[in-house]
Amino acid sequence: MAGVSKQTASRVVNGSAQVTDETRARVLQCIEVLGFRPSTLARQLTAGRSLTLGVVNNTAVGHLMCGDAYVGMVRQADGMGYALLNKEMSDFSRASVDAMLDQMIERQVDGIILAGPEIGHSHDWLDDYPLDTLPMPLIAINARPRAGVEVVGFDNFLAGQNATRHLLSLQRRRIGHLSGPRNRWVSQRRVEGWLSALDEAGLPECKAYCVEGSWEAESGGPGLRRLLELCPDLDAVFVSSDRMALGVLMEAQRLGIKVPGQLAVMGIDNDTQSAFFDPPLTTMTQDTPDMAEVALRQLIRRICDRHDEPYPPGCAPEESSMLTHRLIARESTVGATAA
Amino acid sequence: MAGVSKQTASRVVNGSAQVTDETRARVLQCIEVLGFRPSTLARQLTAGRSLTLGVVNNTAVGHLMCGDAYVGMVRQADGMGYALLNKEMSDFSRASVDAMLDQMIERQVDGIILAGPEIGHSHDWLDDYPLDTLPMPLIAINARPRAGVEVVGFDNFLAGQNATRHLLSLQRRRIGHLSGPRNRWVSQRRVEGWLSALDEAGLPECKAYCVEGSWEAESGGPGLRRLLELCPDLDAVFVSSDRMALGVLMEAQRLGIKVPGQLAVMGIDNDTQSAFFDPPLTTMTQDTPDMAEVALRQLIRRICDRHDEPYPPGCAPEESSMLTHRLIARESTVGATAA
DNA sequence: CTGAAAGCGCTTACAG
DNA sequence: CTGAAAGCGCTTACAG
Repeated sequence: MAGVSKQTASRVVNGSAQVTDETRARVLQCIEVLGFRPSTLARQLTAGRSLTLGVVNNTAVGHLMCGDAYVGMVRQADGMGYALLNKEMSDFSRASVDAMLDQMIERQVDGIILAGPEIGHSHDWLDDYPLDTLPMPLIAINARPRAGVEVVGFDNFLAGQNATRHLLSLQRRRIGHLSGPRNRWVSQRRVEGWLSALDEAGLPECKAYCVEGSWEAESGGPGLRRLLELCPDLDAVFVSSDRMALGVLMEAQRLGIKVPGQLAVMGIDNDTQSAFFDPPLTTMTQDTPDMAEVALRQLIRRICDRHDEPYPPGCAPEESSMLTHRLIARESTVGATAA
Repeated sequence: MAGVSKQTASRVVNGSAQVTDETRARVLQCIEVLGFRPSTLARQLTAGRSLTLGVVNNTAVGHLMCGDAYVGMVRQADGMGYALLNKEMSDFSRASVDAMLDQMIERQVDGIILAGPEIGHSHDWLDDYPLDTLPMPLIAINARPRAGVEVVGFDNFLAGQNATRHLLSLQRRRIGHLSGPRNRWVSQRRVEGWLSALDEAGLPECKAYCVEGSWEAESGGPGLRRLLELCPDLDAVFVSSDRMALGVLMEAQRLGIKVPGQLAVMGIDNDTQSAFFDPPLTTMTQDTPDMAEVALRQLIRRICDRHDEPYPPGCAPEESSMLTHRLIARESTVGATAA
């Protein structure tokens, strides 16, 4: 070492108190001159922690971990000194899952976030995989509840319920639902929420007015037509994504159906475009950046648990892992200016 | 070691030929039994390479590195054994840039992708930063050309030119342009391409019909109104994003302007929704997953260059770093069924 | 308050 | 074909 020793240098870098001011100054100067940067790699080796978190995505069109949500996660991780190792998977066969887990283990990831989304049987390996054998904790986002698996996510049942209640509060009584794909956990829960609100309101006859969509705009038009076949005087439709709601609005326009006059339409997602649909779309926002951050903090707490360490600042208290959508009422249901 | 030695084990793991079949078998068995996984960390330490690439995003609404593009990048990296370290930045002050670079150095990243987008002066630090001092190569995506900086990206000039040529080929003669924010390099190039196609066609009077938008749907309506003030009998508008084009279409409908009969409208981006606008939107697609992959391969080539290594399979020949948009003609300009 | 030793889990020469 | 040694750049006890 250029001046003193070596473990002294280490002490200075790590801000240990056991150093004379004079020595510290000398070392710091050398560090400055040499442009020295501690090697995270070596540090990780000795510490037995990689300061890296694995993020497993289920690659699908418009998946959740895009955009805002992902940015939130990166930010949160970055702020706590963690890097993220992304893995894109579309096939969740046992072999793929094992390969993924192998990679996570080899890279010595400190924890894993199964970001999802859960599609069909994609997450079923969680049922019989011995998660407790994994050298690191795992947290799933928006997944179906399973014994032994910690999940952070939105309460989609409540979302469906509240969306429907909103339509009910506007005196709608023939409320249909255009759902997302039925093999998606979130879709199912929203359907169940819608059904439960119908029960609450004593409108069991509406339960038949349910059509499955694809999440995408293209399924909106056909979806609305199918719903109208099921119930010609439908007066409201709760659509499970803003993109499909766009399709619904356009089809309504084509059919000469006034929104919200004859038909109230609402979506879920709060896409940036939704406020500029014609009419502006009532929707429910999921604060996905929030969710990503909550998931990350939860994971970090579990990591600390394993190492018997206290939670770092920012992860201080345990927080709820069940998040809530927020209603954004716009003209497609409340019809302020439009008719 | 459970059986033989240690560097022998290393040889087996790395598939060196210098081992008896018998010994190899024995070692492999032990590996199996113990569930042994080589530590990438330690390997990285000795190799002096982290097998990690830094990705710097300029955090902005709807930025390029979302969705498809990012998935393409992760896939490509994953396939070559590289992990990605993401960094989200919104402030590109000298201090932030230095902090980012410090982090990249400390994590011993093997190369950096400046994913952009370039907004205003965000990338100006490249002008005077001594890039050659960096211990790793850097590649910028869709950035303004700069001496000493390697860039991979789309030819937005050509995109503007070809979009305009498409409209010209449909006998449009009063072609306006709704651009993205002027402080964005891609916007500027598209404007220039549009201008150049107008020159080609001998329509200099159109050059005045240019309005600046925000990229978002909300600027489409006002944009169209401004353009109509500039040229009441406008017969075509080249819009620099599909989202703004949605705004334009809706405003046209509101104003009773027939698309494409009276006004041909085209966008850029090929958003999933665009095919379901009313009418379906002609647009230009950027194959961003492609771009991300090209950028990644380019970076890996540069890394190999520094280490005097041959390019790995898949990165074999040098490839062009200037990509081209592809026109997708739909009814908003060619008006197959609509009128 | 500071230094000499041993080790994190691998790998690369160098000897047998 | 296989093993003993030294080192990657740090850190954690243990001595002075």
